[in-house]
Amino acid sequence: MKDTTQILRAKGLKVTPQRIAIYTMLSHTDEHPNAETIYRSLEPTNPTLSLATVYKTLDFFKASGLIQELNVGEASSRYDAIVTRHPHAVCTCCGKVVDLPADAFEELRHRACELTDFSLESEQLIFYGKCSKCKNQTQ
Amino acid sequence: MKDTTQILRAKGLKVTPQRIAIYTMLSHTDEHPNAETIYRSLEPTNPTLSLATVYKTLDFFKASGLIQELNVGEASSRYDAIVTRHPHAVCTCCGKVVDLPADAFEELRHRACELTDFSLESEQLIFYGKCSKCKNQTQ
DNA sequence: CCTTAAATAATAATTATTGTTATTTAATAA
DNA sequence: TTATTAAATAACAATAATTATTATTTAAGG
Repeated sequence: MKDTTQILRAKGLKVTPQRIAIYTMLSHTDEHPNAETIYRSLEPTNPTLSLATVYKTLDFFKASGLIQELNVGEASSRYDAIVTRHPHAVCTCCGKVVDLPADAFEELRHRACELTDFSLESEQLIFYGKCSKCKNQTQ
Repeated sequence: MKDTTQILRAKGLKVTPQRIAIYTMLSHTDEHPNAETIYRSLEPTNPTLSLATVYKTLDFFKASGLIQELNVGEASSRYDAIVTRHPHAVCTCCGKVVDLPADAFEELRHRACELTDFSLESEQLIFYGKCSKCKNQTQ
């Protein structure tokens, strides 16, 4: 895995401890955390970090294409350091969000293009259901 | 088109002028309005209507399966009286949201089922791009 | 009509997010 | 290495969408 400092610098972003902490954290989890969760997980080791900085930093990262924002219908946005377009599955029971392989839906985009007169740029594909754990617990 | 009163009654919902107004409005538009927009469009003819009632009514309708909530990444939710699962295209320029035919993505669901151990219940497929009007204006 | 449970209006409260500003700091040049 | 400066941060205020509260009103059934 490439060094966070290099990655930030490559995007022309000023390298700060806060940015390093946030990007490193995001790129090491598959939990798709929201701003609050990121903040709480970094607070212990970065006692002066403020939530507003987390929000602003995430905005910067998104604008630079370093991360993507995820809107799965919850009150707050989630974030993903994997920026290749890929679908997500959301557990309606425990809220877990998992990645689905991107290549599985390649031709879907072409289909969508045929169906509208839009010039499509991106998509958000979210599937809702019960994860294996919740599925078994309720039954 | 079936009478709104019948539709509400069939779902076991108490029939009130507010509910009639909101459902009738929603089922006659393809604009996918949010709560605020619904409220403002009904205010002139329903002067005592309150925004909180719009929100609560939309919740009731959603819970009864009369409408669906749409989350296209904006701050506020949009609503759609068409409850058959279908994808949407969102213009990143003017914010317009249009429906895509549902049947075009039938096998997509099967694909998604194969890819996870989730038991899938629904999905939200949103495509982002520029609508034909915006596409031509900027270029 | 009467009764009653449920819906509404008005408004307060909450929550996620964004704006403001004084202070600090990373990057660059001297 | 140090000085300069534009940008980032922390702290906190403000905003906007949504939800909660409560007194009042009303639809539905008897």
